[in-house]
Amino acid sequence: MTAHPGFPSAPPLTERQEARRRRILAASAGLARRGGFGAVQMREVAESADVALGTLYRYFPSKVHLLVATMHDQLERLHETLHRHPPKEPEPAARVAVTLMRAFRALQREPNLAEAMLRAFTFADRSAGAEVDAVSRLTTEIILDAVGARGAPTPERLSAVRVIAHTWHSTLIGWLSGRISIEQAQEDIETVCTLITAETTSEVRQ
Amino acid sequence: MTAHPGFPSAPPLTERQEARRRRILAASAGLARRGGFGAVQMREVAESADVALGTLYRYFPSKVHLLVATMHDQLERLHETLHRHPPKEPEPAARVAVTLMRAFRALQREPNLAEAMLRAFTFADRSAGAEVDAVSRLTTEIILDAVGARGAPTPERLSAVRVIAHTWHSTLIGWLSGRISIEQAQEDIETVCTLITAETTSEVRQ
DNA sequence: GGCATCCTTGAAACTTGTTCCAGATTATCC
DNA sequence: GGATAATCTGGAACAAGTTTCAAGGATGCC
Repeated sequence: MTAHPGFPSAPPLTERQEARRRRILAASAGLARRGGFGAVQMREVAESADVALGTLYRYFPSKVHLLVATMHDQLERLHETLHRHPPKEPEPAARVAVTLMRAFRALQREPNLAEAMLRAFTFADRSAGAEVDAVSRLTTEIILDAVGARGAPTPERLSAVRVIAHTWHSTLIGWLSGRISIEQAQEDIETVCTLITAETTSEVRQ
Repeated sequence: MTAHPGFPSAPPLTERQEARRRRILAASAGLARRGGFGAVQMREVAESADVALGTLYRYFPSKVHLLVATMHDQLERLHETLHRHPPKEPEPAARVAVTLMRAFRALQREPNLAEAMLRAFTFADRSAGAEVDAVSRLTTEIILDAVGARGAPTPERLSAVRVIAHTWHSTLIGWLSGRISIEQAQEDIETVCTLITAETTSEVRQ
């Protein structure tokens, strides 16, 4: 119905609106850093961003939308950092594993923020589909950058990348909720990254 | 603090309490089948199970606890069914893939129930750790049964099984929220199942 | 049976996400 | 610069998860 500002295909967004959106995302990330998912309370976000509650909801129609957008924002920063310092391992699988572990460590430094973003991401339903897709695409892109292949990836490779992304999210969640150790997480990420080398899907089919 | 009835290490549970617990789980599954996560409202569960709200909370300290317990309950049924009709493929990886796709189809028949259980499972935080662990163990057991190896599994194999479980959950969620197609889900599950055959983790390490 | 303890009930209260609205502010177009 | 539409504000209201509590029931122990 409403053309919420804040995502593709929306009308241009004036400067003040752009600034508001920034303030909101900053407030969201700030509160998340302090106390995780639970601490990101919509009233607090609004107050902290110096915006009325109704306005907050016009920009981000739910808490999940807000946190997924926050995740997208943070991932973009990560993506840039990775561009500036790409992994140097010779094997593609190793580059992916190293990239993901580097991201993992970055999130370890702000576990509350990570928890808030990931809980929202995995909890999101259809209504946040567009935002979730944007995050998925960005994640895929980051992994494909690490693989470093030249042309368009094969369907097998895309499937492998999806599985890797799933695993990354799951291990992160598992670690954040204390269910698996960092060693286990690292092991699982390395395990799943071998799919990049292998990619022998078809023999199992049917 | 309180020894909530309903999970291991709790005092025996009288017959009427056992019956209450059953009624609650049945009410939860019933409401979930109708309308998914959102339709499982605690007041409705209580009324439908003919139990006071306070009692419901004594048995299951939150909606997430309740739905994860419901998931455990349903998985136990699946496990039994699989025991009665085990997969017959010659390759272990194929047996795992077939088992998971069979489970997938079972859940397809009750997408709302699946959505409710899985959203709760992935949304769960530390406080529901015990319940989540129970579900994870059961899932691992189901996959290991499908692999069908005799002795204790190697750490590599356990890691592969964890990754497979992660992928299964993620694809399920992705399918439920319309983000990936059934074909994609099947493809990803087959992709990840090749890890059972491969298991060449170590070369990527560091 | 009587007593102590724990469990269940019913109902109200509290919390936080979400919606709604009337009036003030800002942006756009002439 | 003024008319018009879109946006923003402050605040009330609603919804559903969760907590709390007093009073009534069940259980187990003597």
